[in-house]
Amino acid sequence: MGEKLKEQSLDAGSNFVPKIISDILTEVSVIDDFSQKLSKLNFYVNAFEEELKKINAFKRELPNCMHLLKDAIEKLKEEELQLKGKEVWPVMEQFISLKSDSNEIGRDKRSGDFSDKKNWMSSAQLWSTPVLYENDFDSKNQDSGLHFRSRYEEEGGIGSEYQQQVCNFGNRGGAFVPFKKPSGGEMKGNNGIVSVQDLPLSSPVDEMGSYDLSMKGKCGNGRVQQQQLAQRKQRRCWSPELHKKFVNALHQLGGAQTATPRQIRELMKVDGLTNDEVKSHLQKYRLHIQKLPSSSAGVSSSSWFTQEQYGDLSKAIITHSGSPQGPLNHGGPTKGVWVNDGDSIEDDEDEKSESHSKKSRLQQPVEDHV
DNA sequence: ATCCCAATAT
DNA sequence: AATATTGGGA
Repeated sequence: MGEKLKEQSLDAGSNFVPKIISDILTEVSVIDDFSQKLSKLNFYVNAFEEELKKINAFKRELPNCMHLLKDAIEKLKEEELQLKGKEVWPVMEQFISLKSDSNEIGRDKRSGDFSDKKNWMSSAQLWSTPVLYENDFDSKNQDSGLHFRSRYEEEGGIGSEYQQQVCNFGNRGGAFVPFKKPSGGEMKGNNGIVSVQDLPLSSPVDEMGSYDLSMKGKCGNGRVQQQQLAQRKQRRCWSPELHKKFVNALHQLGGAQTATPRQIRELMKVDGLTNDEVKSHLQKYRLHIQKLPSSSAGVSSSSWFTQEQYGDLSKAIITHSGSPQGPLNHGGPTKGVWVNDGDSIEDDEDEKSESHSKKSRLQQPVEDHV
């Protein structure tokens, strides 16, 4: 009897265990399924968040745009009123001519509006840029930040271009000036050459674009001046930090007159900085301290390269109210570059002025050309 | 930034 | 002697 019972229970147990296992398996599969769904959901949520970010980016610019749009419309109305009496409106004509047909007078407002809108739509850049920024931000790495910045530097920021256009519009009602992209290739592509070397302290600037534009007016002789602009070396950006390092090294080496470019460079320990760059900077520095021997009193604003270098940049950045703008290294334009370096004037070698005998700078022009 | 030159090192 | 590197200056 006892045995039989035992068998039974054993039997039951042996049945029970598989059942449990199968149950568990079922549960597991359910859970698995669930987790799969969860991950999918997660994915969607992420995607959604991405979109939300973009939307926010748009939203930031929205008030601005509305404002400007309003201005534009008001301007239009104003002009309409002004020209109401006259039979033709040269202004309108001009920019209606962009469209194929010439509209009749009666529907002026509508057509104006339409044209306006159309133009706005066509200026997709206005919108695309912030988005671009977002993207850069996502794949955050120092470089991309820099690129973003430099782009702004060259373009003067969205705002400025934007306003410029509005200006054109409101101003004399001339034909709309279509956006012209600075044409400069994307920094990313361009930068391949420099790559790693170029570290944080430099801020690559795409010279092509601005150069072209500025050159356009100048070269009347038809001669193309841009030499091998394509492969030109990146301009070294002497950020306040960088300059500070420079001055620091300078002091350690006993003043501007005694320190040599190479020593300075080594002391600065800045990756990617070349002797020539330091040399050039040193040269300017020497000139500067020679010019105003007691710069210590100059407080903040007395810096040679500050203004022109950072004026634009700061403006461009500020224009963008919302932009987080990477901290990076640029050092705000706010900080005076020279500020505390006033003491840098090592008077010791100042008065020296050398015998200048060095070399009489004969420098024969090498008249070898026939 | 680039060019030229002189001094110096290899 | 030829060449490379470096600093100074323009």
